[in-house]
Amino acid sequence: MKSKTATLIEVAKLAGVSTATVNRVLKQQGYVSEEARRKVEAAVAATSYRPNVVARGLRTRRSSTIGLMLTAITVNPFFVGVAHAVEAAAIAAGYRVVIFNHGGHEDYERHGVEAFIAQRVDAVLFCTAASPRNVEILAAAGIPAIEIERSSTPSASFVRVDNYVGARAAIDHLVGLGHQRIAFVGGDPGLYPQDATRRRSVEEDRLGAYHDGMRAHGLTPDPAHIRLGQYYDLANDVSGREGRQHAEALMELAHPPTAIFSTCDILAVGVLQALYKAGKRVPQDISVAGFDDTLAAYLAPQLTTVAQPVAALGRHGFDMALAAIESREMPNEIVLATHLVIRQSTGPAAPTGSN
Amino acid sequence: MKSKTATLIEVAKLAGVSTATVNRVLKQQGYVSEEARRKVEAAVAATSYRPNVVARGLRTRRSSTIGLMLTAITVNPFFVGVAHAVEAAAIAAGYRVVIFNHGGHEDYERHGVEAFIAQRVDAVLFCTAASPRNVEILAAAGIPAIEIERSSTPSASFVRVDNYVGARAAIDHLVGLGHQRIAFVGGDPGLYPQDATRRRSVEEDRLGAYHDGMRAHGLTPDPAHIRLGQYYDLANDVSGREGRQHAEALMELAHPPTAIFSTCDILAVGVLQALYKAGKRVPQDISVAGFDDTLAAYLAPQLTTVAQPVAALGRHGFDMALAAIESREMPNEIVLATHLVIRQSTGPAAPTGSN
DNA sequence: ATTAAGTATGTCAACGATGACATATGCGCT
DNA sequence: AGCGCATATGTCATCGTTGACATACTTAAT
Repeated sequence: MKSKTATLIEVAKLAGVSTATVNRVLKQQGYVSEEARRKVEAAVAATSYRPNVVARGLRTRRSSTIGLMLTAITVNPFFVGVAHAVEAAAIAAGYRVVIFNHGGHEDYERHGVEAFIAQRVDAVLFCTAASPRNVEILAAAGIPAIEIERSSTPSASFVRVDNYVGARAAIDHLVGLGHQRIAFVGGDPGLYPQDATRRRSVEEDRLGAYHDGMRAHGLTPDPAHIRLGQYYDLANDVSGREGRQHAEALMELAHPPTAIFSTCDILAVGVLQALYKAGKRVPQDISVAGFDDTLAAYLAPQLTTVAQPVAALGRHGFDMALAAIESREMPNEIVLATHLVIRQSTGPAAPTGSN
Repeated sequence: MKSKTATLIEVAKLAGVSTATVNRVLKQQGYVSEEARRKVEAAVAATSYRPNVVARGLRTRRSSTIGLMLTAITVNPFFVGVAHAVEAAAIAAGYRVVIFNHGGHEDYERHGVEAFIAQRVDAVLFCTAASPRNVEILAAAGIPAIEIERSSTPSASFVRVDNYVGARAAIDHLVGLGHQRIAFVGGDPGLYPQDATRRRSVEEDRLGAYHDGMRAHGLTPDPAHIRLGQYYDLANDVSGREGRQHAEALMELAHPPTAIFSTCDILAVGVLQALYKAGKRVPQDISVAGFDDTLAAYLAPQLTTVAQPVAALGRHGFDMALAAIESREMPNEIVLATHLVIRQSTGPAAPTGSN
């Protein structure tokens, strides 16, 4: 049953030329007479020849394949957007993409890295943050690694967003609407220790922007309004539980916030759910802003959020991989701009004394 | 720089044996003395040898890779869930997964199929509905194709959910809550013409279940309550626009429904948004049920929905692919059960005359 | 007429793993 | 001693493509 595709040799035989000539026609390089070209093209069509990229990969030591290591594609649509962009860029460049989800387990990530090496992928993209050890292993095998969004390995190339400026825009927006008691719901910077000498973490930047933004407007954050958690649990699909808990706690305060900035849409989802359950109207009673622009447009009310340019993150990630493969010059780090998308979840602060 | 991984020959040389012996140790087949085994294992460890699956693939004509053709992974989380499950099953079986999104363009799907063939993938999984022509092309190349969720090619193996029973459960649930004016928001069966002689379409089944369910309870649907659209636009991320439009139209009726069943969570998202904007409380004023259980848990209120067993769909899809690769006996079609997940968006019908 | 450059085509050894086949040794049994 | 079988190991062609190299014929320039 397994009817195989024709090989170069068969095409050559049919065309009455050598495999070298067929190769020259296919690769459009070297000298080929018009007649030979016609005969080869006819033979290729007649046999519906398709190059065997496996054989080519063996010979050229280039698989034209990149590995895409994902944290957990089902947990956050952010990963999906990046994955899709990476794939689109790769396909356009004639590359294939092999995916692997490690679900937050380093040993499983290791397993994927081993598989990537066995497969001789030309480069590996991590979204997000690779384990430094695994980057080392890849390097030892001569395979470049690129990190997207988060970095834990200073030696790897890195594409990210300007988290500080992005978060700052959200704070400025809320302050501009008259909010003074603004809560911060995010991840704990301490949870993601990084090489502080070189790259700041996502959490540091977003929390820093909150503090700086408040101060810049002469506001002093209420310590009880700063809620740092573990973001979300990669192993379990918790569906906004963490955000719900934060929002519930905030609502029980004697002086609850009039606005909540959460550093990721998934957290904001939980916040909205808790507010809905508590009977609070958004944005009339309280404003909510997020970060990422992943689920934001799917919520009711649609969420004001800091949009990450997911497509650009993926594209630049792939571009960096390609540059590394071709040993071209390239920046060690690319920082992209975010933009604030104002939707329905933020509005003017209620007149003082409303609660 | 490109430091290459050791080859079998180098391992053999280091261990002082032939490549055949190394191969026997690695494959755990044939006769190998304890001493030889030890030497080989030491050499493998010393060189951190990793088999080159490209070379292996060339020799064995098995790439241990499957192609996963997706419609548009960013449009519906359903695809993400299936993709993840396929990937997990594949990894566990020692396979790799190459992904390709065609975005609803048949010619682009063709391009992906050609790439899959060039790469000599062992099988292709379509999620969802392959173009029959492309399945033919794969078949001509000796590559089995499996379809997940929707089928447009009777000759391909098929894994799906029991859409009829699933939709019926939702209707029964709403009727059980006292609803009599139940709207149906879904896709138009006419948009997805299928081989009616063999496989019913998703739309036919869900709409049929609605009609049958209503009739079974002695209810007659108001024709104005049946809204058939094009589901959603694959090319553009419309974020629930279609669902919003349907819900807005329903709210303007003289006799609006007290419950809305939408045949997909993405549509339900739009419905919830429109109701939120119109100031309707869910489920106090109106109940909403969806289908898929993709975004459902992330919404406020959390959505009652018919859950598709995404993980099982992916797993069975891969299992069928594996069976096809190994030419094992296998069913031509697998139908999985759904289950109704009751959350916050459905509640008792308001007392008659409430609107 | 000789040379050099340009045009056109063919040969063949890699790439690394696999496994059919050949070979060789030891053991038990007749 | 001779046979058969289990054990143990090595040789090498093969998978399909690539590209370095060799070959040969034209044409133009010297």
